Amino acid sequence: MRTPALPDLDRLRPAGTKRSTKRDVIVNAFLRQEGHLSADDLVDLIRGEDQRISRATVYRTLQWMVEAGIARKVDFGEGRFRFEHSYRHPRHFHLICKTCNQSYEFLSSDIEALVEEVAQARGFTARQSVVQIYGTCEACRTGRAPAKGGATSEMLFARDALRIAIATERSGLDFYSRAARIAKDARGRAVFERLAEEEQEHLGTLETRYKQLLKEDPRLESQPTFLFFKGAANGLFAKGAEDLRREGIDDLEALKIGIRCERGSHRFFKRYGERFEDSEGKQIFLEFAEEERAHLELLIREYRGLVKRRQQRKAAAGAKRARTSASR
Amino acid sequence: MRTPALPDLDRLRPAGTKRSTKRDVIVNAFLRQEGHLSADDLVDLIRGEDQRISRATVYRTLQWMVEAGIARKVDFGEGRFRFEHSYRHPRHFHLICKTCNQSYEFLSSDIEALVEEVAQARGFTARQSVVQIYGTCEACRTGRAPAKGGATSEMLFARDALRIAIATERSGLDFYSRAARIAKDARGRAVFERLAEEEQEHLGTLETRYKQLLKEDPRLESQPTFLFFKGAANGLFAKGAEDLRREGIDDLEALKIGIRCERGSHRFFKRYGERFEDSEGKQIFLEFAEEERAHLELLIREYRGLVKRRQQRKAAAGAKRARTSASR
DNA sequence: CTAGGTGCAAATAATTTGCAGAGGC
DNA sequence: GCCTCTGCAAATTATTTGCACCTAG
Repeated sequence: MRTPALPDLDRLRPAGTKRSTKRDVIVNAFLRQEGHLSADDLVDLIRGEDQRISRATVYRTLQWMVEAGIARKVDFGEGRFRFEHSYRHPRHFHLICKTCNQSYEFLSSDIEALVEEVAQARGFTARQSVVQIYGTCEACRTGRAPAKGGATSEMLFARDALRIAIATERSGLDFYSRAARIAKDARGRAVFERLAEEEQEHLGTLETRYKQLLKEDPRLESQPTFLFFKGAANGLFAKGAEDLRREGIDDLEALKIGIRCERGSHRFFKRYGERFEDSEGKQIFLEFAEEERAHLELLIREYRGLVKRRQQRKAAAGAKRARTSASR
Repeated sequence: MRTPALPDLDRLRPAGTKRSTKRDVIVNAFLRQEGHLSADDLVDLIRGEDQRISRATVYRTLQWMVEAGIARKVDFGEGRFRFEHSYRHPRHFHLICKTCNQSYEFLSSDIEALVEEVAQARGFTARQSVVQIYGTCEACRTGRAPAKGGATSEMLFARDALRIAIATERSGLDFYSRAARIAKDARGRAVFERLAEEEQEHLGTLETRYKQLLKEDPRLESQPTFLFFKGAANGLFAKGAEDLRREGIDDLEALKIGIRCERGSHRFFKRYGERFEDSEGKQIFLEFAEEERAHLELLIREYRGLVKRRQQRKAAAGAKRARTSASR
């Protein structure tokens, strides 16, 4: 099992601050812990290591960590703040159990999109949003043991990013294979075939990566969804592949549908990749966005070429007709 | 302009508590104010009326109001709590401006639905959810005067509930008129015509009510959306009316589509009506749900009747055939 | 007359700050 | 040596509580 990447503290240190042993002790104790610590929890932890560190220093260090981007201050309405990791840990929302006071993390692109829409409709520039669901967690309700957390949100995010990418890749493969089958123009068919091949290959890479991730932490597979995103449940090309099933789709239309799909997909992955804090899931999204961009360009080039060739053929036919009628 | 309905304090008073002049002063001062007051804001307000009321009493009364359902405690992450009206004031989410510290209210059925889905997927029993969008409001960003709030959330909620109901009614009218036009069976046609008439009539009632609401407070019309709900933008029957445009829809199928629409619509209005705290918008939703339920029952009765009549006709035809072949 | 309600002052709880001394660069 | 970090104790802020007294039912 992988050790989570630790931040390079020297690099992150805010300008004009210097190293200190005590601070290191506090930061390390914080990073070693998971979940959401209150200042007091942290003081208790520290007390086990160094009796001589004062409460004030813990508060000051907490503030320092927030500035340095190592920690985020969160408010669960308890009348005091808690702190969570923020280094390579995507922003997320919370489920908060009022019974055991545990909190669980999730992310929803769908909710984020709606929140953005509301903000826009109200002329509001959103900088940050908080979504908290208060209630009772499964463990508390059923009395069974808590479902063994274990995996970090960062890993779950990577897992879900990969799952979404794989679903998209699969639907893309389906789309391009079908398009190649129905294409009449030889060049167009070649493009679709090439893209299908690429999707196939990339799908392999993604699946290997997914298996690798699971090997690093086998608990990942059974853990519940972290990133909720309806749009990609069946892959972003699913709608396009569906459209191809209609009667009488010609090459130009197939290209158009492909362009629409790649554009939507590129936009989605880029946008979400950029949104998240530095993390493996973010990387996956951005790489994927890049891939989609390349495909998009290829399709557009091919589309333009096809339109041009059709025009030339038409012009040639016109010229021929003119010659024929002249010679008559 | 209407004075907002004041709670009947005697009725709301929690069991085993008695009337008190001081408490009345505090509660009235709170109710007279709009927006989100901190305990301190309220103390300042009170000081203008009665110097002799202590801070502790204000805190105690605030607690009392929360228990009595007159106020809700909200946390905007400022390190202290604020209080908002809750009597006849629907639960909602917040946009919070970090520049002017003002907060704006909104509600989104869409977000609520997604939140519920997430909770369910995680085996979590949600009791309450918080959605807060932090950022900069339009007034602060553009430097222009704040867009003159004025109308209360309760009124905006009623406005939006009416708008959704009207859109649904309109699409319902469209649906039933079209269904009546294409119906072959005379009885079926009569049912559709009757429903179309009812929709027409009810639409009139709703529109009158809407105009009345605007007359009570003309600012309402220009105010931004409070309740966001995508599904109903074009009315809940829009999809059904669309389906009727397909070729070869017979009466039975039209009835089925109608049943699907009324059921969806009834479920929506009931569900959301029940969710909101007592308020005019809630009333509108619940009345509407009732209406839809009646229609639904009528359609189901008619559907069963039609199926039965067809069976009888088939049986009669079979018997006739049998007689014919026997006599041969 | 008795269970609340109220004022006042003191208690709590989380967090911040002033200041003098310690320590990194 | 300078500037930052640290401990300690005191201050601040929001909220609660103990207690003696007051007042509605």
